[in-house]
Amino acid sequence: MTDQKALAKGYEPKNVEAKWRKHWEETNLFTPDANAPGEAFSIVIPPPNVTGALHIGHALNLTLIDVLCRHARQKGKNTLWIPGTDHAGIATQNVVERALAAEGKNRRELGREAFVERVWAWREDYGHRILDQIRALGASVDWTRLRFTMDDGLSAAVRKVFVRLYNEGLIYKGKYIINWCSRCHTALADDEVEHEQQKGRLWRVRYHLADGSGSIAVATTRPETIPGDTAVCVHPEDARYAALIGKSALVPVLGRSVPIIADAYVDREFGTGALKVTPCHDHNDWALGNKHHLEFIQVIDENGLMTHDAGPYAGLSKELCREKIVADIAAAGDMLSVENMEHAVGHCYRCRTAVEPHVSTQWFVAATKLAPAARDATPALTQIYPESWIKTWNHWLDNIRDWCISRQIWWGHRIPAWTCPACGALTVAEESPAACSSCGAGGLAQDEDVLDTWFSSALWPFSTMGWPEKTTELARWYPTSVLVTGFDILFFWVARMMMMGLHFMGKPPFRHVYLHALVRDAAGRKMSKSTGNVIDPLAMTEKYGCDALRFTLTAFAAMGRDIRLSEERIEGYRHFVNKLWNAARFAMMHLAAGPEPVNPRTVQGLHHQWILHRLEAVKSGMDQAFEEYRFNDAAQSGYKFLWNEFCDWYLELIKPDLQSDDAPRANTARHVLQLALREVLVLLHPIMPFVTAEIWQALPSGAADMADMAAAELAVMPWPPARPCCVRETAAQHMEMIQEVIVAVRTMKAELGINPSQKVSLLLRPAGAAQAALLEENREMIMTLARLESLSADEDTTAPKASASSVAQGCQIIMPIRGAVDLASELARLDKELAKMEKDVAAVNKKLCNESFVSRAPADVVASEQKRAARLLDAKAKLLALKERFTQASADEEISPFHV
RNA sequence: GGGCAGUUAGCUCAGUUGGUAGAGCACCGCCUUCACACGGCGGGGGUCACAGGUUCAAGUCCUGUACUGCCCACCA
Repeated sequence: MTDQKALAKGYEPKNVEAKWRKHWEETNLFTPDANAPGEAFSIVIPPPNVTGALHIGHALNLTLIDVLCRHARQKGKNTLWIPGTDHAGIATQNVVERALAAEGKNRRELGREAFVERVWAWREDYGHRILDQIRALGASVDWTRLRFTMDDGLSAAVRKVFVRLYNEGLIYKGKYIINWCSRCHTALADDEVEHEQQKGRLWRVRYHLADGSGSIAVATTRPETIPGDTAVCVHPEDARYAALIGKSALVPVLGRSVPIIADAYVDREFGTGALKVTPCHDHNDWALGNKHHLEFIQVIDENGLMTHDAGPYAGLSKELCREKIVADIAAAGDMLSVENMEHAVGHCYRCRTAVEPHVSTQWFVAATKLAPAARDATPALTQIYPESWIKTWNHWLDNIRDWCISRQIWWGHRIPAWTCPACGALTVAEESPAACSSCGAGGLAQDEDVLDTWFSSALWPFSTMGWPEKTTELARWYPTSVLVTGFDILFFWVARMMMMGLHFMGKPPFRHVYLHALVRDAAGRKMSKSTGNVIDPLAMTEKYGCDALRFTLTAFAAMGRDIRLSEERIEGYRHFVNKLWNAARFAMMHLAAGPEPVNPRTVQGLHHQWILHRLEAVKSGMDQAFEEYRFNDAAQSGYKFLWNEFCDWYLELIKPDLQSDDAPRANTARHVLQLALREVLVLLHPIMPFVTAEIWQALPSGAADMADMAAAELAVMPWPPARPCCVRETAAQHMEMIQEVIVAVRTMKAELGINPSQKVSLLLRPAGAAQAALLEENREMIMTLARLESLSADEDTTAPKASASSVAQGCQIIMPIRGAVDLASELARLDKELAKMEKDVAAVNKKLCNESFVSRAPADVVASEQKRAARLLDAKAKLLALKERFTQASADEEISPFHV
């Protein structure tokens, strides 16, 4: 650490950030000791794709988690944040396959083993990118506990879970209809299919009855599946077709005879009310086929080509088959109509290829059996924020279907199941078995498939902590405190972690789930490379500093709302970072020698009492906001305090103190300045770790009572304890009075075109002795901030005729204007002021004249309204009196202009 | 078809328990005041989407409508 004590004029984030990143990691500052005291606080990172690059969504996620972790440390919690990456099966395999394609190769040529090696090599080369980007954001993760979903330990956990679930009958293998991506050449889970409305056509086709007695019209959007038809289905109560039920129809072109069946599933309103049933190529037809014991004929293979069973169309692509069969049917005179229509088509979430329903043998997790426990755990054991997601959560769990977990790709955890070449029996085991568990034969062949990437992610909260070993991490930090992630992976990930965590650990994996928004562009569109509207977090960090980016994301993270981000926002908050920097710079000019301690309890001076009072409010407000995931509230109150109170008022107010020859007076100011600055740095540190750490380090060591604060570095400083003795409502009210007077003078000057730096005389006519004393005690503050030449506060003051005037809390504010000002503009100003009061008075009176308000509203509300009415009326009367006097003066034209 | 959000100042958004509508940016005016022009001071600007209802009192609670966005869903 450098030991420079002077701060540069403008904040230069680049070097500062690099320095602190390095320091935090080298000193293992965020590696917790399991034996350390304090409540456990833990978070597991939502592991980014190992081949991925950091996008703004990660930046938001990591920032919010970091805010929580840093705040938890401040609150004395034993805090663990586990970082790591996901092997991201299909996505990563696709990336490497693309690289191979660029070399003119494909994975089949390479062979499985070489291909997998190639992916590992790819990970070696590029896997650190995403980790460096996590570092760049200042994420306070424990790098000593870095994990990867395909680490040995995590892989062992995957096998253990698989075997146990299999033995419990919760994993099974079977032939079912699944979603098939012919480009990725693998099965997909239901939720890996994204449905999109697409233009298509609806063909009405005549199916002749087998007995030649007539025909039935059938509607379809997929004529290429006609060769796979094994029934025609109508609604049992559909009068049009009642006579046909039980008869047979002939499949067009092929002439195969299929039964006409009835099922209430059919929508009589749609199409012709008669549905062709193709059990192998449609999820619903699959269900119908099973229910009615229909024949299953597969006519499209896994490459999208027509099978042998497609008769004349065998060998054609499904697209070509569609063209031909439509033409053939038309030629036969059986095409009744064609119309355009929109319908939903499923697409692969990884490559956007249209997904084909496909019958094949796959592995499944019996999610239907695991889901109820996950449902019951919320909100009893795990609370979801924002709460509105609970309905969606429940609905999904209530309607869950078994989870297809086998993928026909090579990158991932290979399924720990072996088939016996001799007897065909299946052996499922954690380690490669030497012999068949059934007949004892050797030479077992392992299943070719790998597991869905989300299978290993589902174990993440406990596999990263060393499960199935009984580790200290698990004992100390499981369950995790909160899961912070985007709602887009609520089902993919959160729900499955919940099911696995409950099943294997007996406890839900997290106490809270905080779902944050999606980051969109300024126009509300999803950011994507193809739209070209991405905001690159690293470029933003580079340009405006990481703290500016982090503050922006935090300030916009209102619960349950998407974030519309634009570069201007980040630029705007860079100003805030710079403001803090400069406030500190100012403070440093006066703190070179540490001030002598002053007891905050007995500190004199309204401005000191006031800032300490405000500090208490902000401290507790931010603390609570952090605890309740109201990130935007925390950021906003920190922002307002620092800029609008600390900088705009307090720093200005203590300038005379700091320059005073009165040593104790100057010392008090320096002490309170240092105290407030130090505390505000702590408060803002979770959001802006770099700039605050840098300033903290540059500050001279504190006075005796702050020795503990000054000693350590900011990242491990505790959250400042509440200081109840500094809560002073009266001081706050008094300060408000002083501020009102100052603002009134500034406004008068501005509106009358008087240069703000021009010193004027001011006469105050206080509303009473107490007010007079208050103003007198604080005359220097008013003189300085209102830029006055002279000030008198006298209850018996009479206003000179040529005066601008105003009223604050019953105190008349009179500013002789000495003819230098256009009298008409002061009149106009007064009238505007009076009109505003008039409006307020009318509103309050309306309320107070309302009989039922007075009788029914709580007494304190009525009282405060009455007080307000009295205050307004008083102010209005006083202002009117001043105006009256002023009007006379204008009429007299007796004002002798005189100048300063 | 079902569900969930949203609709507040020109723009982007706050507005915890109902009790005098706020911020940032943008805009207008003034100011090179010894931390900051990435600044200071002051100012203009809103019938809180619409229609009902509850209440002494509604941006806030309830019902309905419209529009926008998202999620789920088996109209082939």
